[in-house]
Amino acid sequence: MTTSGIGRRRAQARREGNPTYLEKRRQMVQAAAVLFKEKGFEATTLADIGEAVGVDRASIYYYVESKKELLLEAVTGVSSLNLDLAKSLAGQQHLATAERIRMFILSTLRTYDENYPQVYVYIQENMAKVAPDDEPWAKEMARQVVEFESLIDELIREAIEDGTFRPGLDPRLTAKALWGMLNWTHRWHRPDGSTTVEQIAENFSEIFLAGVLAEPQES
Amino acid sequence: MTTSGIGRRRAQARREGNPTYLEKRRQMVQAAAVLFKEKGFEATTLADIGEAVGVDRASIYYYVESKKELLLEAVTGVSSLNLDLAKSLAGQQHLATAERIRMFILSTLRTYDENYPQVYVYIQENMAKVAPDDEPWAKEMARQVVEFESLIDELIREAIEDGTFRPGLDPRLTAKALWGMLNWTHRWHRPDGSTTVEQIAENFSEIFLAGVLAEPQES
DNA sequence: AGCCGAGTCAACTTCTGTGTTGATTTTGCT
DNA sequence: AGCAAAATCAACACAGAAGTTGACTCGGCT
Repeated sequence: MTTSGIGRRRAQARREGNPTYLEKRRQMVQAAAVLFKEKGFEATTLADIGEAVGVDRASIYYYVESKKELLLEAVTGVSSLNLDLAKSLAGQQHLATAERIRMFILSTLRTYDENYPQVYVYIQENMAKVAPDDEPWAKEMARQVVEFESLIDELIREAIEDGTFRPGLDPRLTAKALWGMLNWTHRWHRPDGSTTVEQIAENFSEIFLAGVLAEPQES
Repeated sequence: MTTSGIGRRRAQARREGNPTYLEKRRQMVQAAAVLFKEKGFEATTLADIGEAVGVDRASIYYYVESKKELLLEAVTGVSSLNLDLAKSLAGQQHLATAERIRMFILSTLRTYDENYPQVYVYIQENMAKVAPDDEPWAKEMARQVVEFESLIDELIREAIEDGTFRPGLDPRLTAKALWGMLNWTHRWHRPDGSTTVEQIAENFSEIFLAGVLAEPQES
């Protein structure tokens, strides 16, 4: 909304797209993401972010328009990552369902790991809370989440219908169970920790698949 | 810290313990809990709470000392609920492990349901984030969480060692998987919804137990 | 040396939310 | 009705954080 001053200069810098400018901007978004993950969005101040990246709080506005933009920038693309995953999975009709689930678990966790801490910020901050619903990007995100969840539901529903999974399972609850296992990792998993995503994926797949398959499978 | 004014009157009212006073106070804590659950602690203002309960923001201070007290009041006892559950379970050595797990899942979800939304506030707000660690209640809570988690770990470890569960499972990850399924309910479960906790518990038990037991069990 | 422009920052303004005060209203009791 | 205690609220003080401004620095270029 500003017609002069920092807003103008920011707009110009962004237009030019100077690499060092973009790099510094990226750094800020990254630092912000780390702090958002640690302290939460509301509790993180621009002063914190400035300090983390070693510039005055005011300089941040040369790179971004607002605190919210930092959050958006950090989580943008995150939900589409998930969605793309699910979509590509839905395409692999030739694979056995069990194999598809296994792949889904592994690649989801890989995505979480590789996009740390942004993904976890996304999970942690209920994005619906931050945005007043009506903003376009908020709608888009909500849409993606819905689409994503229905893809997973669908996958599980199919598995039950075609006899791969035991009958009697509630597809929705089964999806929630899996989703809970995966998303709860945001509370304890650190990429630099001693447990690798591959180990986690292996264990979770073991448990979940043995838990839902029609006939028992030995590891 | 205030030596006169509202603080004094609050202290006195609390000392007397008039039932209507306590009731109104309880209402405020409840309303606050609902809002904390919906919007998050930081994002909720005292004005919101006042409005929800139909009094001026300032009146709240006749009942509580601070916003934080509302949070504490809401979640106090929550972690000990969990802990008691786990402890009583640890005592039931005569029950088969599978049965104990099933009971654990059901009673945990019942606890969550009956203490809605407080429990979910507790889960959602990483309590460690809200408190600066050094406050005594924060320490106590942290201690309880640690104790609780180690009890569950222990239960699962035993089950693997005594052959009830499949070998090869990582006890820690198995516990996290279960914990994730249960705690993630905070994102989608509402006590007044169409799904009952009994249904959820039944499905989750099915999945988890079939997933970990040494020999397959048919429902 | 002097200029130019990208980037920085001290010093605001503005806003929002917490907590306080003392007067005022409401309630319950005689 | 009249009074005292209980409860409420308008108004204010204060703090902290977002966002803005315009002057300044500093490296590269002529």
